[in-house]
Amino acid sequence: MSLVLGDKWRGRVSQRTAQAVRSAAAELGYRPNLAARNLRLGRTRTALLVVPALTNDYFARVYTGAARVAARNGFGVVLYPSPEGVGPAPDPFSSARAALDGVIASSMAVEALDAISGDPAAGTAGLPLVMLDSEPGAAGAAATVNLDLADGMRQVVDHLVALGHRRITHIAAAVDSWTFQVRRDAFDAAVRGLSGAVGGREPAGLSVEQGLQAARRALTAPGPRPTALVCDDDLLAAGACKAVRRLGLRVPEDVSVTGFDDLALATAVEPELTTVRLPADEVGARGMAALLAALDGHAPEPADVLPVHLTIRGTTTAPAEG
Amino acid sequence: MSLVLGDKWRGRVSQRTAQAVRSAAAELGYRPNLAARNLRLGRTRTALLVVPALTNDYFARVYTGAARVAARNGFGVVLYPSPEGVGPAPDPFSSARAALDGVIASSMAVEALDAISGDPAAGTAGLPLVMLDSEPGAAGAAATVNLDLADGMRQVVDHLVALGHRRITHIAAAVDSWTFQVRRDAFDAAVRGLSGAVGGREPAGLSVEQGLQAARRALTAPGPRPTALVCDDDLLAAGACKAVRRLGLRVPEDVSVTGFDDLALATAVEPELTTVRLPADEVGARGMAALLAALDGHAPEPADVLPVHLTIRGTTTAPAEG
DNA sequence: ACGGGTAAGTTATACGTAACACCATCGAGG
DNA sequence: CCTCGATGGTGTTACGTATAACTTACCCGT
Repeated sequence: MSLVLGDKWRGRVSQRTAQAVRSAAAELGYRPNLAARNLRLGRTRTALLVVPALTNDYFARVYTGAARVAARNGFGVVLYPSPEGVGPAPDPFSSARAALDGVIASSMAVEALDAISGDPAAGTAGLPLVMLDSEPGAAGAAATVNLDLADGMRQVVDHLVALGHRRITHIAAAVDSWTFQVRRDAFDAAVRGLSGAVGGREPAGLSVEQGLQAARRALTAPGPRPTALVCDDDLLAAGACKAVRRLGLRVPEDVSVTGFDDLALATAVEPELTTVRLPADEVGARGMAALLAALDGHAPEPADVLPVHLTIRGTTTAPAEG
Repeated sequence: MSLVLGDKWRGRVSQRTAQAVRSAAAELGYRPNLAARNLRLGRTRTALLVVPALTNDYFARVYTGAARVAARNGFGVVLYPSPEGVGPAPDPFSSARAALDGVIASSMAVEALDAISGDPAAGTAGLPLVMLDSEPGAAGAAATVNLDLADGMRQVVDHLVALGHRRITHIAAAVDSWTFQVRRDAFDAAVRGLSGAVGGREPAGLSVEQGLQAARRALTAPGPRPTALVCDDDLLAAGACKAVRRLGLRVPEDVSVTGFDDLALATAVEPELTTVRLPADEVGARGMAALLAALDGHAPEPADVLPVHLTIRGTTTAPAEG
């Protein structure tokens, strides 16, 4: 309607008419039909965010950041997958109810992304794609947004080494995602360069319970006990702390523990977790910004890397003598 | 297209033609245009979920449950508000990008709901509305889905009283939401009926830090010290545990602590929290089911109340003598 | 005074789908 | 043999918006 025109075409409609239309619209409770508008314009101002699970606070924060800048630009965000999992939806058109203008995907949900890319009903084919936490130069991605996890891991190891730790074990998430591969490589590199340092690794899932079990294995393995456990995320770290105590040891006096993420959990446990704070909402925000730029035709910088900071709290200290 | 017709009008199109259309569609990569379909049908198979913040695990789980049954029925779920907060969106049409078929709202986000109801651009006026965690019979709601929080609180107090506690303080969320009012009333009722029991109350926000401060106030107030702290959610409980220890006391030997929700956090802290498990995903799922029923014309049962269960873990024990 | 140019207003069309009405064909029964 | 019914296929229309194209009115300059 001319109301919309009135917003931009100041020269096409008189002030008086615009005012009249406005008041009439208000009176009748007129509301534009989104479906019709989308059909006419051929775009929906809606982006799809592909993440593994919102119940992981990290991804909830990614969503929050993405939704914030989306809203600021008149965009909406819908989520995939439905927590059903990745399987085909019962109704072939249900995978993404809204037509989409673009896609933002976390590398931790690549299976989901593959699923919807392969699903002709999902309608993501040929859409601008921004990858989060993903190898720069990923195929098909217009841009990537990353965290400098290698630097984060380096900060962690440097911190522990500076405290005097030498026997350090990496409680590694056994998840086939680039972000964890980076942690593994960075840990190895940091430990390799140090004289007298011993780095071990214990694979685990991504939960408190898995962290507990992996840490128990690491601490009860034959040979000298590690004095520090570097965990791939805060859930694992919380589990590791529990394992330490169940073995009758103390955190951090006997074993130091570090995490990644800085979830709410990190300050809820005691002692509070020393962890690498990941600006998750910033990842989401940058991802959405990059997508918007791509949609506007501006080429976004193809690879954005965000700095991370080690937050030193209560779970790290110098190792006991011996 | 006839493909779609073929799905339901078996008598209208021959097997041969249906097959031909199908293969042609597959070959050309045909995908129906959602916007056009929505326009034609006048519905979008999309529901709006109004919650305060996804970074609270409770609401992430509500979303998960709602999205699960939505997906199963070919529906989508979009979230409001954008984390901007509740203020008017820069673009008057951006509040909800998708046209909506219905709304599910948590009573903890009533301000947001008021905002979008009052916002003519949001387009929720006259839409079927399901309220979660809300007073049964709420105005304008086709149905409500609730947790039996009164019973949960009763279970908590009964558990503590059975252990021998008499001086029990309620660390209450000072949030103007029905769900917390219920907890307050139930706590008062449970304590009132007991001879010799003393119930106090200390208001707090909804964070670990606020729980810590409220618990510190409760424990350092003049008069006999409470032996148990009943917290309105797990974040407050985690904070309360920290307060107890900072005062040189032990959990649970000196002070027992309970929470509500059973977040991931509950089993990450030590000792693990005794808490009332709230089936958040079930709340979301029932809410969506009720909305779907309302959209189908079936009147859903107006008020659904889900049972809750006290999960006894490590933060409660009998009080020390004295 | 007349024409050209600009500002304002009006009309027409297309977007892609679903539903309905209409048409063609064929078989069976009167 | 003709008609009626059933079955399969085709054509048309409307959903509500945005915009281009067209029309009208007015002002000003020559």
